Amino acid sequence: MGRSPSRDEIGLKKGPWTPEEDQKLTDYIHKNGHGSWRALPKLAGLNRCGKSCRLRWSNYLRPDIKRGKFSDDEEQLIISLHSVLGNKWSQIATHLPGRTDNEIKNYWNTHLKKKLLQMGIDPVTHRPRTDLNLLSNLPNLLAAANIFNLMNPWDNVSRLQVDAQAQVAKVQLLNNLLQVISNGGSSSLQPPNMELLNHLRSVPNRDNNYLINQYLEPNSQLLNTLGYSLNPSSQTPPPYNFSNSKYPNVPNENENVAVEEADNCYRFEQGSSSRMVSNNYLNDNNMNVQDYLSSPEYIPALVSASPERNMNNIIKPEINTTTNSSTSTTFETTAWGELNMDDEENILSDYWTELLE
DNA sequence: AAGAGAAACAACCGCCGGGGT
DNA sequence: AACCCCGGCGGTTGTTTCTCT
Repeated sequence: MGRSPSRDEIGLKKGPWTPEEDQKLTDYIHKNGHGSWRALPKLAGLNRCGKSCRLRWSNYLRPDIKRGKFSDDEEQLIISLHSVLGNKWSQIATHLPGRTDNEIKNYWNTHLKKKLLQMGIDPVTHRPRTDLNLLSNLPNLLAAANIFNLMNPWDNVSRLQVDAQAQVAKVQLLNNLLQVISNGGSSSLQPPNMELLNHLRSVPNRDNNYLINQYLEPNSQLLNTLGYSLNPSSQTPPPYNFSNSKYPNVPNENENVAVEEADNCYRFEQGSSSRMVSNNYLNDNNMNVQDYLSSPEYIPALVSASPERNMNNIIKPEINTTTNSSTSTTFETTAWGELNMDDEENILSDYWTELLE
């Protein structure tokens, strides 16, 4: 049972504000400040409750409110902050000047949540999802990459971006699958496709390194007990080298992780990826920053938080394919790319799906 | 062009905590 | 300690706008 409206609140107007009401409220606050919100409506000549006035002012009329589309940086920041603070919209809003908690909350619920889900990231935990939805999404992403490559053979920049998305999607899927493995596999399962796993070793980049370090190495014993073995010739991949990168938009990828303290948080940055963790978390787990960086908890962001940005920023390049093509590792020339769509689907439907089940 | 459904946004609701009495 | 008031917060709903068929 909720609180019944007080005597004063009966008969007050609700719903959307009219321009006249906005004007009255704005004029009054400019002249007198808001003072007691409860007393304000009468003084300002408004047939509204104080709470409604307060919300209208703080969420819409306040002069320092920034309106309009959220920038990519703001988007990234919201995601990072949310991974640390959860649904603490007011706290998140303090880091975004001019944005209200309500606006951020709405933006999260209508845009960012979906975006993360599409990227295979659980918007609550900010970790890769382990459900099967990704399995159904992956073929579409891969198909998109293939179709794009076929349709736009001249567009190396775009192809790189699409390739990168497909590659990242695959890595994420594998990430999920490996999590399933590491969470306790059943010996009745068929062994995983070790060619795929070993492929990670043959294509050195940050994401693959991460998967290897996080899952393959720590779980090699587990895999052995399950009757699987890693390719004995595999070696720890060489350090990530940006000059071979598939992620042309990520600068300084081989830079050391930068750490900065902000409020009670640390921000871990690697190229355009960032992740935040609270001091409390480190304290609770008796870790310092170095411990955290080398711990299984540290997961570099696998993808840009703004896939649309990459897609929207596609620019048809000058007819000069020499520079881009020489450094690209396009989809069809990778070991992954050697799998055609039928192969991918077979793996997904026949083997990995069964593995997950 | 029109209708349906989805998406986006503004506003409301109920609860909670802090401060005052 | 108990109560009340106020402001703030997060979840949810209602309305408007957009997109698709």
